[in-house]
Amino acid sequence: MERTRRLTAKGAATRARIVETAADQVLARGVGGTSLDDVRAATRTSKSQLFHYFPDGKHELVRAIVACQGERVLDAQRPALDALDSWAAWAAWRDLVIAHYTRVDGVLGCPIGSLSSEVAAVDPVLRDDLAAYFRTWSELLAAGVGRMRERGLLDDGADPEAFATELLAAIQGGLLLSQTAGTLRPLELALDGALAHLRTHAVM
Amino acid sequence: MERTRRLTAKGAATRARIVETAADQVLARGVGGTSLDDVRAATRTSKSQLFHYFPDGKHELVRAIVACQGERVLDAQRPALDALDSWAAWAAWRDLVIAHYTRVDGVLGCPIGSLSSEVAAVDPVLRDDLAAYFRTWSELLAAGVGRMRERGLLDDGADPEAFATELLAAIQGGLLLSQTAGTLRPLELALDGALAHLRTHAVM
DNA sequence: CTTCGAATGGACTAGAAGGTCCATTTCTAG
DNA sequence: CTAGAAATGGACCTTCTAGTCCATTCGAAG
Repeated sequence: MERTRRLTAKGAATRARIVETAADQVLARGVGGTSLDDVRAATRTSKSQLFHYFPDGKHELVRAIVACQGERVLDAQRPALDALDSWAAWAAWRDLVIAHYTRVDGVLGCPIGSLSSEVAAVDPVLRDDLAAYFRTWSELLAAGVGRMRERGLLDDGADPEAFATELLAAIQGGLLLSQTAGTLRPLELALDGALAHLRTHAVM
Repeated sequence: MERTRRLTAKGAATRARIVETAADQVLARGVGGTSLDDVRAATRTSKSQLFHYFPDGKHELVRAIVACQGERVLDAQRPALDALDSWAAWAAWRDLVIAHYTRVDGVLGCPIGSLSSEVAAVDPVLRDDLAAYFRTWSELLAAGVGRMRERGLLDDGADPEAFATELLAAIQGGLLLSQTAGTLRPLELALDGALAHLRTHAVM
């Protein structure tokens, strides 16, 4: 199938505007709470444009949103996430994560975590897309743990894969509790707890 | 307002059947993925019955489902959760939690966790209901940590509230990752990680 | 300048979903 | 036994929503 339709600069800009605006709406109100008419209104586009850029309709748009949010989440941590090789770097990453979720006035969940829990049970394709982002994220954390071991800052008991999962789960679970409780405290407690656990493997 | 309508035994049974069946459907397909017609079909009831027992419509039904799932989740752990006063008890609780999510063939999220992430951002009333269940759950865990300290099994560095949040977040985050990945492994890693952290505060 | 495909506007459709209404049956209390 | 309330059945209405279609405008290349 002809996947790459020719897009002019204007067209690409419109497509990007749709995805990014829709991503924000979905983050705030969920996939089910966001209709194509909502997207159309917020992006000042017409119905035909939505289907022009996303021929498979809402499903394809949501898939693009997943990709957008996946990139956003990783990009937001990118500098710090790639350089986890000292305790100071872990502390910086921790602060970056907390700060990232503080910036918005209303407390909300993780862009891809919320998407995942709403969509994973229903749509296998999107579930796989989301699983891939989680895997990337987890691998970056595991690489950080691995670097700490290589440098002799962590003992051999610190399994990279296990700690990566523990840290990622702490963020996701912490954000879920934070979203429900209306305060960032749970996220802070959960993430700091997981990091404290990591620190118990520190080599003095 | 006349909140307590008189329900006959038959009526109460029908109402319970609706709530419990609908709770299962919502768990499998989400709130947005479950229509009143789906519920009607699965419970062999009529539209008028749904609105007879839940005058405020879907919103009221979902609220009843939240209560149902909240009870279910706590009940599933109840014996072990109330008796967290030894390391063996923690291990038993851990196994109970894992076993509880193993029983179903398809891997799914936490009944109230999934509900929360779908509904918390949109409906303040339901969000508060869910927050209350999380709080109860967290308090039971904190009480367990407290008992361990009283018995001299944990040192004073083990903050009950912080560990309760860390454990709960590990379960919620672990389940989210498990649901997405299609295996229980993330839940096991996250929960075991949090428990390992707790054990670093053990008094020998 | 013309031409053709991309970009856009917007009316329209089919169906799903929540919710209303009323008739009928069943149960319970006196 | 009977009156009134509860329980039930199901048609019907309204609104929302994904998706279709065609006409029009815009823009780049020859």
